[in-house]
Amino acid sequence: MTENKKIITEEQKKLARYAKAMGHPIRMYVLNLLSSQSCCYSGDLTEILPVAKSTLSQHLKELKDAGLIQGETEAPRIKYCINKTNWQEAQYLFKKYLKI
Amino acid sequence: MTENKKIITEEQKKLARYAKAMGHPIRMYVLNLLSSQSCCYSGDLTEILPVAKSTLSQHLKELKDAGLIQGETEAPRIKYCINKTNWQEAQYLFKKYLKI
DNA sequence: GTCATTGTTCGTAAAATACCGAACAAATAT
DNA sequence: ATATTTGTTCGGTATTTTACGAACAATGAC
Repeated sequence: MTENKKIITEEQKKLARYAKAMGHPIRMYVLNLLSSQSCCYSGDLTEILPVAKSTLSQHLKELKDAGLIQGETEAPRIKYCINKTNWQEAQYLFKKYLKI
Repeated sequence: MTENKKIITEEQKKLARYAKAMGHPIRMYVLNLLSSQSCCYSGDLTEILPVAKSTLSQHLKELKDAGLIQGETEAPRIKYCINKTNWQEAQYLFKKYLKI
């Protein structure tokens, strides 16, 4: 087949990717926190959230990989913030597809 | 521990549940379709989408389990529609948490 | 240097997800 | 009654996700 049936759009894939990253209570909590306040340190989260620090680290990595947050070294800690560009894109896509 | 630290709210859990259901391109496609037009039959989707009908059936089941769509028997076919109540809740929650 | 702090990575295990084809059920049509 | 249509369920497999503790790096403090 030379022609490529693109039934599912790139936007839908992108949105699904963001949605997937948001699809866990802990990650949702972190996103909610970071979109409310400016930033936070993962140490703070470790104390509050009911998971091992290694597990939290994995969740943060997923949010990073999805592009929703970013971490900045502030030795010996790491400061996490929202990735504004991608967050705005996610906002736009959700808005568009949820018809909000 | 008698006291229960509820760090993660029920709303956040609910939103994560919806987001998880949206976290796959095929499910995103179906949701987008059903929120645009009124309804569709899964047979139509089977023809369009690049997955086996059994796989599609599973995806539809997940959307159903998450409460985002509902199926109505119209023998021998099944008509799928958006679950308006929960869809509205999802819209509300995304709007609130994404600050759209 | 040594110690403490912070967070990632590693190794492992259990559960969930994604996918397929085949078998099955339910209803209509012949 | 038999065949056809439609979609789910079953059995199986591969991959991904979630979770933990222990080990490891990197930095700052003493």
